[in-house]
Amino acid sequence: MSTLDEIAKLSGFSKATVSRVLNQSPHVSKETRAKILAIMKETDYVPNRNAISLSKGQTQQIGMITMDLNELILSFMNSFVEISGRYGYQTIIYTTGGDKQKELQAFEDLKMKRVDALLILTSVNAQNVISSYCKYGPIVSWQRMDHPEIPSVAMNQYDGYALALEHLIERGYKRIANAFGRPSSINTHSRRLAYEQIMTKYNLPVMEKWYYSTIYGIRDGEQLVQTLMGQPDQPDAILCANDLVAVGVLSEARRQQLNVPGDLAIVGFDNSELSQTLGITTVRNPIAGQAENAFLLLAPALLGRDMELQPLSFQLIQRETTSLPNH
Amino acid sequence: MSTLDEIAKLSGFSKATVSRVLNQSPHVSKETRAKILAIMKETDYVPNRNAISLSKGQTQQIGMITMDLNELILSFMNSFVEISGRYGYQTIIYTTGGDKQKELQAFEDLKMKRVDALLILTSVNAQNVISSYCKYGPIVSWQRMDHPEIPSVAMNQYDGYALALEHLIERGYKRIANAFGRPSSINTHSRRLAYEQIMTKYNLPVMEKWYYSTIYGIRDGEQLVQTLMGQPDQPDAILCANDLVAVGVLSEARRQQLNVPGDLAIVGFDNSELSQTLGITTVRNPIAGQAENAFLLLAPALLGRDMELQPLSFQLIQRETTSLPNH
DNA sequence: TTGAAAGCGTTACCAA
DNA sequence: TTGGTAACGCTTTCAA
Repeated sequence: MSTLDEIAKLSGFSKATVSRVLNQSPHVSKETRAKILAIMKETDYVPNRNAISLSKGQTQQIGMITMDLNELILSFMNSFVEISGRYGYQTIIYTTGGDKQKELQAFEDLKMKRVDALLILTSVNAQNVISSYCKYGPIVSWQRMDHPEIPSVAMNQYDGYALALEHLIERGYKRIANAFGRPSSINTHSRRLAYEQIMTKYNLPVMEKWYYSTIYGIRDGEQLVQTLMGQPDQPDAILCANDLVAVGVLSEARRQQLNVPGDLAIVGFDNSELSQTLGITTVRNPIAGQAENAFLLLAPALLGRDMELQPLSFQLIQRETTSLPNH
Repeated sequence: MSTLDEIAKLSGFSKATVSRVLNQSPHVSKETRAKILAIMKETDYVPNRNAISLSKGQTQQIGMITMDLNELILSFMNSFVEISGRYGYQTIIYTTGGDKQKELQAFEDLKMKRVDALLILTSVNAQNVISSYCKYGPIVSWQRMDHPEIPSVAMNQYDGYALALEHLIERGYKRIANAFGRPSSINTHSRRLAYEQIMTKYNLPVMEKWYYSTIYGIRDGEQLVQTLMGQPDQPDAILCANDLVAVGVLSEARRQQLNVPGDLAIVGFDNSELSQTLGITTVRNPIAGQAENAFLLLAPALLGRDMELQPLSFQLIQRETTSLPNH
């Protein structure tokens, strides 16, 4: 394991010059550079990252915090990793499993300078706890945060939900049920608002009895259909919190001999791979764009230059679980 | 940002003593320790990881290398992260997307001492390239490697496949088709061997025409059923490369009005969540155990002490896609 | 139990 | 264009 010091001695130049070669400084003569580079090759020299990090005061690492890893989070991460890499940053994942203490570890790592910045995908600690770490480095969030120092790249779910509703209404569905996720979340609130406003706009009844919440996965979707079947009055469309729920709704609807999309239309959310495989109409959530924006928000603090965020929007992906217009 | 040096000055003790407090050395008097600890609290002191890493020559970070992230890999990683954490190691993921150069970055990071050890989940570089990095730190692999210096925690697929075959045969299925994955892989080879030996053992015909390979996902599974339906002679069971394939086979079989498990039995592999949801008989692959063993193999080099590996075995999970004995 | 001082391997400032 | 040298913040002998 050769060090910079050894290279300096072997080449006859100073450590400073060797360092310049390493950092592609223009103030090194061609011959000197060539000579030093040659010796580096020979001795199989590689700079020690820890020394660099200590000296520079930064590690070129960004931490990503999440409770768990699912398809959605993964695609966000993948995009984020990609763009970070382009700017010389590595990423490290903190999976917290929803444990506050474990999550705090990530923030402590920011303080300890193990990472230069933090990306919050999902977090469980109180906002004021988290924001007390802002002084140690830039933090950006996917999940919406109510703190001015922590910008969020979350999209307003209102728009996506409205898109889905208009799609259904246009196709003649009037009795639309909602499968919401976390009842207290801002997303659910936005979606609910969209439902109420859009339905009103088209003079359709706002059916509060068809607000279901805490519907998260396949099982919940299946159960929802069973619940609905047991009732006298039935919806002709179900708008789901995510694609997984839609998968559950679809499979249970088929089991119950319902004709999809004739008797029942189903719309998912996120445009996951599964929705594509099973032909479920869904709303495309521009995850990759949000991930890129997340990095761009970090850029001023990390790279010292502002970068313009790209505008993003939802998009409706029509598949087989909703009919043609005016069915 | 206070430093160890400042704590030393404020407390009136030397840096060495402060360092001892940090590292819970027994050679510090109670009062001294208390005094120093108090000052650390006051000044909101946190040690700088880079300085520690540089000084100690190790980072307490382990890199995990993979081409992509799927459910199986994730559960392996989750377990690995968990056990590593217990011993004070953090993990960092290198997603290579199958790019050799990107993968090499991870190995370079071992050389640069950004990580203390490496876990290979899947890799694309040549074995001799990889093994040239062994001298820079311990490397362990999930994927089977043909290099003595890189131990692998992969299990012999022969045993799992044999388990599935005996299960089918015991239930009266005799015409068993195989949906293999990568034709050249060691796993496929082991599975094929199991098929030939077990079938022979029970005096059943080894049907080479029912060897299908490059069957990886849902789509492939669906297509396989279509292919089989178009042929005069049909199997009464399909043993799948993984659960995803089994999902495809199951859904297409239903679409074709086949009675599962009456007309056709289906067995998956890995015991993924989806197989549970859809009630597919499968072989449980002890992923968590393999992940733990992976860390335990690293332990001698990292912790300086040998740890005993735990013995692992496959297990058959009977669900609704195979019938009761002697159907 | 404590301290002094020499590392660890770079970077970066100031001179030359 | 180059060199000398003080950081960077901690650990680890060796003495006391």
